[in-house]
Amino acid sequence: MPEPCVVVIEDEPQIRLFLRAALTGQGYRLFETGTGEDGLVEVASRQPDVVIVDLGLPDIDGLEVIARLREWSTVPIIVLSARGQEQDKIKALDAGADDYLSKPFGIGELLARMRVALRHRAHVDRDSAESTLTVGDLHIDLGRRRVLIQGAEVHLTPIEYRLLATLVRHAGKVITHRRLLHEVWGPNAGDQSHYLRVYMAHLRRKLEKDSARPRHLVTEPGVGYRLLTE
Amino acid sequence: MPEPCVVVIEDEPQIRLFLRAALTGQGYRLFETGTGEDGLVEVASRQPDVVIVDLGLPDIDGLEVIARLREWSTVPIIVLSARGQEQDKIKALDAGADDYLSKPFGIGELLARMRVALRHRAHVDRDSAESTLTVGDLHIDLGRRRVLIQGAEVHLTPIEYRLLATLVRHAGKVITHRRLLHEVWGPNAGDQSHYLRVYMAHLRRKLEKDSARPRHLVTEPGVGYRLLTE
DNA sequence: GCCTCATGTCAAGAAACGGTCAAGATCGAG
DNA sequence: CTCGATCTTGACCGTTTCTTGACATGAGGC
Repeated sequence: MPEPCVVVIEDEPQIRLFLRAALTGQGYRLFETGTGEDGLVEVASRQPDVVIVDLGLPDIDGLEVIARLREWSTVPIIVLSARGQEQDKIKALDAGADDYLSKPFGIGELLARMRVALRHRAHVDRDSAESTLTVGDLHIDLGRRRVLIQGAEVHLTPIEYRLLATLVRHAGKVITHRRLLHEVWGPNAGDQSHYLRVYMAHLRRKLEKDSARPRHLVTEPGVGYRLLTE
Repeated sequence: MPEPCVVVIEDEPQIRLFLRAALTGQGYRLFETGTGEDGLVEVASRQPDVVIVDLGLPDIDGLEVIARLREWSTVPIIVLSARGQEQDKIKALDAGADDYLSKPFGIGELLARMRVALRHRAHVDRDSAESTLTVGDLHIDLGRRRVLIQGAEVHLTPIEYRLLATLVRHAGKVITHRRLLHEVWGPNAGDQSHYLRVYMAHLRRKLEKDSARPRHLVTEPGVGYRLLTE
């Protein structure tokens, strides 16, 4: 995940300063607003990975900010509040917040709870995201562990698949014999590059029309192999 | 969601009493254990909707309980702890916990945070898996815990059902032997892939017309099994 | 042309893997 | 306690997959 994005809705300048220092230091992309109304707009336009909101805002009640966010967004919401009463926490959490920290809080704890929130989001995303590659008539779906050639499923043995998957993960780039052996046969494979020749032959027989003139799995003599991406 | 199920891993009798009163009063189905090892087994067998774990257990460190749960389960974990140091919180959250309450805590807050956890789970479940799946003549209703083949109900034993349910939850994708064993037999199953063979045979006999040529439950040699969705 | 090195092809034995059956062991209900 | 259902475990067998060796091919240097 490149640079998770955070919207902070907080009016106290001191806390904003504090958050800005901590969060940018951790590599977060940070957007700040001082009012609830602005905050709602900011979340809508930035589509952040997590929202931090103070309950004591000058314009709208923090609880209402949460409720209005929840009408259309499932972004994780972490509440900061000067009030530590149990009733306040319950109301905020039931309004749709995911976590609640009473001031004063440690920055380490906030960061840890943000990591929890990001983990949740990542989890939801992972299932929907698919890592798949299509090159000409060859289609590889790493998520489902399937390989299609001209729409027909090809059965690969575990080693064949691991070899192909390694090439796919570095598609377009050369991978050395050494590296392939290491990733497919494990660290004790040494320099048995014989294995590679045998299995590249297997893959070509299954995936290439003319295995003497490979269009996908090409040899880089003396170096390694490469999966062409065009 | 009918009667959410909670596993409590806690050794202090006083707190157990407290939790029991509060949670059963709210309509939770409650299972308690006093040690980490028992807790892991209990979570595996009960498949709860949320887990509450105390960090100060007599046998294993609470952090390790969390880490070992996270090897195979994504169930929400709420940590209770007598220690309120920031470092403790950070470690537990980074180990995979979803929330952290320092004792003494209010029961209302705990209940609110449990509602948050259940909300998350409902969300993830809804996204990743329909509660009912129909493929050809096979119909599976996870909500009602019923399996129909050509409209006729099939009786499955608990393990058979859990195995099928795990495959359904990841329908279309390959699930490794290791993962299936973890999710069905619990964390101590090791690599007894023998179990899998026996039970896949049972399922096929009940669900496939020709168990030698399965149309739903297919083997991915050397890797795992897959429930076909087409 | 001929030699050599890196690579590709083929096939056979060995090893691992998965499917099946059935005999104990265990558990829970009556 | 007894019975039946369910789970665990062991043995067996056929098949797939991996490893290994022998040999073929082909490009580049002499």
